[in-house]
Amino acid sequence: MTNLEIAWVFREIADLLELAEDNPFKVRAYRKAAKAVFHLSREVAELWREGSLLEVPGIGKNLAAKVEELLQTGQCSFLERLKETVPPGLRDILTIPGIGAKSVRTIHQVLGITTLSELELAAKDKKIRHLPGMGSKTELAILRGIDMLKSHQGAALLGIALPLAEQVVGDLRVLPEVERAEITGSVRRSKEMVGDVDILVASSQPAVVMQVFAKHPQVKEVLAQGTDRTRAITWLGLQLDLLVVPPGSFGSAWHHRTGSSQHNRRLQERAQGMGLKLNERGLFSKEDGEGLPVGGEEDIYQRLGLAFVPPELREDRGELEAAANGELPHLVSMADIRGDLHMHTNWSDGVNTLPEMVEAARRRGYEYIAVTDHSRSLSIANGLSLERLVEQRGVINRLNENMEDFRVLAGVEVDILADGRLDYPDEVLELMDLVIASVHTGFRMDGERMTARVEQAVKNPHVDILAHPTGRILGRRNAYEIDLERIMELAASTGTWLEINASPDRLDLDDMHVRTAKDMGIPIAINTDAHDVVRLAEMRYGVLTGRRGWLEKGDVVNTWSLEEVMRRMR
DNA sequence: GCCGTTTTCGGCCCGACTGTTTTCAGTCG
Repeated sequence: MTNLEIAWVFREIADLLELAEDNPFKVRAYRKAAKAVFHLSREVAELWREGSLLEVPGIGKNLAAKVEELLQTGQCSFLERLKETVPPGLRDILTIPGIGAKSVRTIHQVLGITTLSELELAAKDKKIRHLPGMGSKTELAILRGIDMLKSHQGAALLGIALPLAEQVVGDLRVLPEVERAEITGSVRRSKEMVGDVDILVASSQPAVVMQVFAKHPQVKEVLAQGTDRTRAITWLGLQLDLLVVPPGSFGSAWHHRTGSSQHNRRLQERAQGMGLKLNERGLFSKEDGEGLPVGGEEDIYQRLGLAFVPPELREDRGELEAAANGELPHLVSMADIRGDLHMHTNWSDGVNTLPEMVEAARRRGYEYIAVTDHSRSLSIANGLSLERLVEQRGVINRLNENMEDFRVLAGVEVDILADGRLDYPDEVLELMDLVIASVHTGFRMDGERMTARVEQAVKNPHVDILAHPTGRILGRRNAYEIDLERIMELAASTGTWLEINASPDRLDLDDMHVRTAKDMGIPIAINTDAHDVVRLAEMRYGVLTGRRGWLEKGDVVNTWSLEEVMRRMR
């Protein structure tokens, strides 16, 4: 059982305890432990074998016993018992923004509602507004929230799906019967959220491959099985599809299943125009039905007179025209990244110390980072007072004195207050090496006010980067209302950079907005916003989103040398 | 439920915003 799965069990327990109105500090203890396990850089199973579980902060005797039970049996009897007293469907209701445990309890106790669909009916029947403490706005928030949840029902974050796919593919590759195993589908195209995980294997012995696949530790249950394919569900509830093809047809099958369907359709049309037929099994002459040899995906594009289209671009957004005209972008890659300009330390709400973050960044091969802790008004995140900001700056200066091949920029993530002012005065911002501005409060402002608010921040000459420009949290919170076109026009004229926040639950800007920004000539900083050393690795998701937005190396601020970053800063 | 001690209990992050109220409770970050 992985750290992720253990963390999920703890989170589920926390939610159910909260719904049962148990001791709030107990609830917090479970949440804290879930977070600790999630952010752990080592496998919990390994710590358990060593007998050092209790050394993890937040895990005591009780939770250590639950971890042990989970590792040994795959189950937690405490959770199972809890589910009998608290309807698990209430957890779904808890995910609606603006609806907390108290409201869920009222809804459950008064109306007997236990599922999202029952709640939706009640809200449409205007039954919610008559509950104590609720009104028509709550009812509307519920309907909106349910709409949002429905729109990505059963979908998983790329940050969950990609590591899972990589693990399964890696485990299949070691089998002697497997010639090749690859990720396909939307995961390979690096979509921010995916409905399922598709895996393709080249083998002449599908039965053996399918048998091993069905017993994979990530697989909870096999849903369906054919002669060459298996559909399974993972412990995290993700659908996992395996297809086994003969080695000779791997290339065309890989291409076909990578999609997208619109991209494939456009390719098929192009093939038809050339007297050819393209399908899952390969490329054929329409006249005599004779197959043309397809070794790899490259052959398909080449036969159709196109440059190879990277998977991230296969969305029918003009990539075929670009491929025909030799105008495909040379996409940015992880190897181009030289630094990370947004991260937190335990000076504010980060987990690790400043030297630990520096050391981790150096191990990643970076040449520079910016340390950007929260500003003073964000008290819950332990935002830095003016005194502590100055103090931290001194610590960073001393760190830099002892390093020759690495530079720490003294930055700050300054809050954009509700009225558009920044959380520190200009004379303070002026002293910083790098200033990131972002919104953390007052999300439910109308579009006009929010746009004006952010515009005011972008206009401030000390602000270098606008971070997570829409504030969305995938699957949990929609973007706030903001006119991004207007923000981008302003950013283009002021020379303010925009961020791709690489955290897999943000990916903000998204691929489409990134492309717009690129077309407007706005440099993009791909930042992790890491709160611990492990999450510095999330850079890859930001880079993948950048690739989906057609970004090239030169478009990305943190592929530049430190000298260039400093030179082009406002 | 964890943690740390003034060691076996008592404390555990807090302020702003929203919608419901008519002075405040619930939610969120």
